[in-house]
Amino acid sequence: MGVDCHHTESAQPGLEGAALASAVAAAETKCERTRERLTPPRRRVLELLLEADGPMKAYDLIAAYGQDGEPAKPPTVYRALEFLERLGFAHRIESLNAYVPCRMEGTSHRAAFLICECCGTAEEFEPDFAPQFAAAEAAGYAVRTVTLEARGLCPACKGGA
Amino acid sequence: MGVDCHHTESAQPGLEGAALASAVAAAETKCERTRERLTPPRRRVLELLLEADGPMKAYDLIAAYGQDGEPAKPPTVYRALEFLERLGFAHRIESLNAYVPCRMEGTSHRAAFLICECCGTAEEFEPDFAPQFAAAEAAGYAVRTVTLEARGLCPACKGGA
DNA sequence: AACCAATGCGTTATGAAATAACATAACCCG
DNA sequence: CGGGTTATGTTATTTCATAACGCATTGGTT
Repeated sequence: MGVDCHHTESAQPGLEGAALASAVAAAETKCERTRERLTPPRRRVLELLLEADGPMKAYDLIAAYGQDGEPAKPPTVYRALEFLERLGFAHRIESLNAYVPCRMEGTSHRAAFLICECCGTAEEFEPDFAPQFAAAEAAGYAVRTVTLEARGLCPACKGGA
Repeated sequence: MGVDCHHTESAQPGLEGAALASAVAAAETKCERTRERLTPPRRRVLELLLEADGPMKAYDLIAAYGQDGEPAKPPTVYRALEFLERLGFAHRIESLNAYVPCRMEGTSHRAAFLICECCGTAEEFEPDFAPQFAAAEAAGYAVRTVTLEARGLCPACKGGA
């Protein structure tokens, strides 16, 4: 992954069993409140994101989509991703062309990630863009969304090799 | 462009004539200092970025590459872009799949942009990530690069329609 | 000068990521 | 039930990016 240290895979454990079901249920509930529909493809893609150990590429999702091994058609997944992003259930990581489930509650139009170039994990954190944000608005900009992506090495990969 | 107001094109004027030559010369000088080589393809791509009125897509650069109208081969341009980014002469805007010349002096590993979803301009600004940066390092991360992309409407597009 | 390692380039081909366009189906609401 | 709206299925295509390989140029070394 750019810098090379050779960890097999990521440190970000995916959800399973009850935790997974509960996360999906929470999304369901939120949807109901806003009269949005968590349809089967949307639910399925959300599940895949939640189960994953790290950021998922769109074509990983496409390949993993069918429980029977049948891939999805690209638009199915891209449309679901668009929905999940719109509702704040998922984020796209631009510098990775990949997607993660949102791990911050009450998120809105901002997302920030610490991306490990060794193990590939992407940890979401609460940014506090207040200063930049204010500066932009002062300059006359109407900011709608902000994304921040910091790349480097996570504690585990920094320490080890 | 997502939000629709119908300005023909961007408000970010490209360089030409003496200003262009001088910007290229400055890059040349910087390269010499670090024993890097601003070879013809690299110089050409830098010129194209500097001349442009806004972010350039890779395939725009490919198409515009030859003075005679001959396009470049993709690797030519992608390799040049890699070089220009490495030296801080250009930035990739992830959320646009596009490239801009660096407009901040003495830049390093960080870049921040205000991207207008109407007219397509991308204004670089000085971020001051100190707080986020410090927080990340405190959490044990070794941050190498940071990019921030704020999307919204520029003053011109916000005001008009 | 002759050599050699390192870097960059040209070229062909292919891989990966995302969307256009259009037909069909399900949902909501009056 | 009728009719608008939203979502899906499907085919094809477009857009973005890199692999792989051989040749050329550079710059240092003997």
